[in-house]
Amino acid sequence: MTDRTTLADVAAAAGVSVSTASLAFSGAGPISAATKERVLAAATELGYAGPSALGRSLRSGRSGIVGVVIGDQLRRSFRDPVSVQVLDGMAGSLGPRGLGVLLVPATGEEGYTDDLLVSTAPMDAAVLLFGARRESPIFDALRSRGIPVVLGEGPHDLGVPVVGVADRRGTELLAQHLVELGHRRVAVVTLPLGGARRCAPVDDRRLAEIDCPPAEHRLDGLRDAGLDPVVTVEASASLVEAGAEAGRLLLDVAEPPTAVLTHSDLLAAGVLIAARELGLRVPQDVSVAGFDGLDLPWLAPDVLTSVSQPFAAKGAAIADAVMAILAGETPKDVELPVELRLGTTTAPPRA
Amino acid sequence: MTDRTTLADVAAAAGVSVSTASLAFSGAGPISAATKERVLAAATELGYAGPSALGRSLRSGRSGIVGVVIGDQLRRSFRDPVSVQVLDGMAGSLGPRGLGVLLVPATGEEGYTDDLLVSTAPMDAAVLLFGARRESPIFDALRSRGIPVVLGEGPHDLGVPVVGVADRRGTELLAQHLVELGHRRVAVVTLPLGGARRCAPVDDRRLAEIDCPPAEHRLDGLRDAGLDPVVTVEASASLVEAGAEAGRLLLDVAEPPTAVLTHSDLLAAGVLIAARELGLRVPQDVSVAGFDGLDLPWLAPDVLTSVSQPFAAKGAAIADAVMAILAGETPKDVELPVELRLGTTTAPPRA
DNA sequence: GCGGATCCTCGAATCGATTCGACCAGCGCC
DNA sequence: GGCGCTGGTCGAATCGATTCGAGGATCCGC
Repeated sequence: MTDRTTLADVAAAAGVSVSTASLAFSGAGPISAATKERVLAAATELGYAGPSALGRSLRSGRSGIVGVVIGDQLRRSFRDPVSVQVLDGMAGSLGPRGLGVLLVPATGEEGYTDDLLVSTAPMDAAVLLFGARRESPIFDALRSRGIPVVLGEGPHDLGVPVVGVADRRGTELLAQHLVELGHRRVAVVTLPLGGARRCAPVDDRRLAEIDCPPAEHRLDGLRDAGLDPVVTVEASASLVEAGAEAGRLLLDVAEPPTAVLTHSDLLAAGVLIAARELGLRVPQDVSVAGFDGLDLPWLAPDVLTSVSQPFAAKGAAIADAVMAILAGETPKDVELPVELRLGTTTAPPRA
Repeated sequence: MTDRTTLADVAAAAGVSVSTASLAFSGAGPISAATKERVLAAATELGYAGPSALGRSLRSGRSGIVGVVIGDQLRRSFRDPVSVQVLDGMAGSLGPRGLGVLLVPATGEEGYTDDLLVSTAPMDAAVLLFGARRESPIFDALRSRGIPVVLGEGPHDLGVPVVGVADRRGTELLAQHLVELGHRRVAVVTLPLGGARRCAPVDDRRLAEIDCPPAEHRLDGLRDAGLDPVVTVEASASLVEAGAEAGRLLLDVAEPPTAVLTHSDLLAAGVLIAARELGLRVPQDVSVAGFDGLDLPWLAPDVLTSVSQPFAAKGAAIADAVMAILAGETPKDVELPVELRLGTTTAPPRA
């Protein structure tokens, strides 16, 4: 192909000035129908596919691109349907408004040297989906570039809008449900609490250094329901394997809990598997509950008792926040409602 | 914040010309260490975070962005770990080379009106991941914009590079394995074959109109192994639910096949579930095999017999093809090797 | 001490489009 | 018939950076 045809070519072909040709496409100005048609015809003739995004961007200072930064933990969470569905919701909501979602891989927190894309990719705004830690070089890099940031879950004290769900209330509902069923010895499996990843019981010191808002709020919710877990285990990731590992830790003991409340459906599925391995029946021997409301057909015929959060709506809310920021507003933090969804994995404790 | 500081500001502050300042950043020209340092110092002083991507793009004509078009079927396949992992591989491979991956949602084939992003988003190249149909308005739109395209799976006769895996050989290996075990009555569950989605037996007419290269090649592989399926069912999507639906169709009959060979692990998982529902033991009563080599921990203790394809490598190969195209070369089609992975879900037929 | 080579630095053009102000003609109104 | 308005076009500046050729200073060798 020769050089791309430009607006100037079209204008020349149509016998009008470049500015007039521009008007014909943008429609942002007075232009006679006849002229417009002539320009458009010339464009078709020349195979001109509309104004180049680049030129437009430069002029407007906007690239029409929203970056989603994928850090190490997020790359991991690419395996988590939750992030993927939220991402899908974002893309679906941003797309029709002319904004594209750019995947920006970033090195982990540790080995951070200099992420090419974080520091060079064109972005009007950036979204950190989950796993936004308080002190992140990524955050700094974005800040220094003057790129506004929106958080999908994260700390509320960073001065950037946060979109989250009613973690606390949701867990409270779940805990209440278990209490009403008669459970007293309840174990908890949490999301990674921040810092080094591990699968281990959580002690008070660890509790004090939590740097993962959702996990924190979900733990608070338990207390709201007056539930004091007999043991709390931190999972190394929100994955089935990690749940199974935590499950073994919890259930392979002399006096296992009568119910396990987990911070995600994937973790719950893992616990379910661990229980099965250990010959425990669910829910007769042990009840299991999750969080997220994922559709897990492979658990059939079981259906997880869980708290469902609106993925698509979350993506849309993040998109709204981004739009608001770009419009110069200062969007408020959003907390989306959740819903208790009873399944077949919870029942009254045995005897 | 005031106006973004520009290279001109930095140059002024450092007391040099804009061009010299540019040199200090790009390093593409002779510049004295002293000057360079002065410019960089001024930049730090002013909080200038490097040359704006926009200006650079305009000049170079490159945006540094690779679009991944997500059509209807692809949006669906966001639920499929295969696509997600390939996407992850792409992003990981493109990122360090300074290219970002832009998610470009597109309307389905049918209701195609005018996808804002497909026609306006800046892209140096576009990737259609799976589900590239022969006649797609998306394809045309891209072509008319002069954007080179790379296919992740797809027809080889479109004049664009295709990256795929050894579907045919892989299926042949799998079929051989089943034959060697003694299976003669083997059923097949295929990927959606193109056109309207349905869950139904496939007849010759349907076979003739397949518009889904991977499915086609995988069917060819069967024949290579001398295996003639007793019945072939087309799934409505590569999802567990769809597999279960197809599984019921196949297994809930008087004389069920002794083995079911599916076109994806998710489908195989669905068949497994259907078998379980029907009281059939796997692999004693029926063998089940998949394709993809997904890690499905929730199938534990079962491990699917499958053909594993290299997801990350596939993403990387697509990235390579994109780089090659951008370098002005004409990359060859790539066929990545696959590997037979024996699990616990296949065994000799009963009696 | 002077010519020539080297090394830096600078000015200006360029990429593709938007946009503001100027300009012109035609028209209505008094 | 003149004045003022307005709809439609056009010129030129602008966005932020890159790049090439020109020019100036320095330094070397003779």
